[in-house]
Amino acid sequence: MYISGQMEQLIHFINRYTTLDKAAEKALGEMAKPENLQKNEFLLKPRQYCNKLWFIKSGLIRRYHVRKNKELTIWIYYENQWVTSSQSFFYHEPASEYLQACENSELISISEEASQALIQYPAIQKFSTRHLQEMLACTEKFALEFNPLSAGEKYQYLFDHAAPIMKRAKLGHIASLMGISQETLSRIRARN
Amino acid sequence: MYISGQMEQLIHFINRYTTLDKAAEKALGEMAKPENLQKNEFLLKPRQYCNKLWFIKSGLIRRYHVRKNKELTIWIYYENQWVTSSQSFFYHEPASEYLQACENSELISISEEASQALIQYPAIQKFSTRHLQEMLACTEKFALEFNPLSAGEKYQYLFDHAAPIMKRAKLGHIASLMGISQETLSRIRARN
DNA sequence: TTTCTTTTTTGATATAGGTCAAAAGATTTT
DNA sequence: AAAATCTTTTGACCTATATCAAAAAAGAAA
Repeated sequence: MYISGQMEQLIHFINRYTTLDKAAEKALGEMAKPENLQKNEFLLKPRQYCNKLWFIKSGLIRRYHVRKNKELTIWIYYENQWVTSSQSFFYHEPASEYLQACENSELISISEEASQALIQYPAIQKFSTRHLQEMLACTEKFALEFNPLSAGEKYQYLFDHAAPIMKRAKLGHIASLMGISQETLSRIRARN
Repeated sequence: MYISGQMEQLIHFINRYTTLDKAAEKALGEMAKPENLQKNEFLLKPRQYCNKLWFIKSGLIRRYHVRKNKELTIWIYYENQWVTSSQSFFYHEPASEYLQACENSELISISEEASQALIQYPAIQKFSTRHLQEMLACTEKFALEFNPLSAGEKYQYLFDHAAPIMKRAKLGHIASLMGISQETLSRIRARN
């Protein structure tokens, strides 16, 4: 079926948390929209309202802030991850970050209204809560484990836990995600 | 009313997110249990299953891991905050962290079963989702803003955003929360 | 109070990683 | 293919913070 082909990957993702009934699956197929992005295009800029969530079918999306003329990368999201500006999406405030494609990317977007409607389906409600819990636990775990590491250990950690970033993102972006300078990252690569 | 007196502070906290109806309030009063802790007592140790959430009425609870014989403090929670081991509570896995009282503390505990039951009340469901969203957004924001700072700036940041910790926790605990050595923290204090 | 234990401060020294500058290498545009 | 731009590497030097060790101060126990 046409729509189902577009949504297959997303439905598969959700089914790892809970089983979607046919009604929920149909609603999802109707409310979620494919969205394609060229390399370097922006999904979001500061001061805009982020009223969507995106599921990444393929590609790489970098989420970053600018402070004192420095880019601080929060995360680089890749296939089968969700991306949004949590603060803007949940609180209906203007965003303070950028979302930019590092590669041509295929996304599926879910608008604020769609998410409100979809959450009426108990299976989707359940998925949503579980996923939020997972995000919180992972964010805490990452912050705890990653920050105390030395630059070299951080490099290894990201290879072990987020290989697509290390293989496909560019050096400067990875360095800013790691919280170190480009030069230091380049030296780590040279000696490994 | 007796129970309501115990729960007043918690109900007030929840009402900042959504309005609790009488039925939900009553259920909460029945299912939530007061729990008092002496200074230095443990609420949780690694390998235990954390099957409760706690709301802090008063006191200070430190959440920390031990890695390579070093204590890494995740956070020090104080009055009107919730504390648990997210990973253990949400996933029913053994915890990997400690929860320890830094002061005599008055808590309200909500068991796993109680939380399942309470979430059937739409107002509480709504609160729970909003609170999870807030936790996620705050955890991300904190990690982003805090980590790139110098030791001196971190000190100021925590004073601005979490004064009770800085005023009441001990130096070593604050230093490990900041990810710096005790000596450095002591020197920062000396020069301020 | 005196003693014992824990916590904080101070000093001396070492080092990981930052910054600045320039060269080398890739990639894109003309 | 040449020119222009962007990205990564390399070198020299510097600084913030770690570590180790010991003294001082504060708090708890006798």
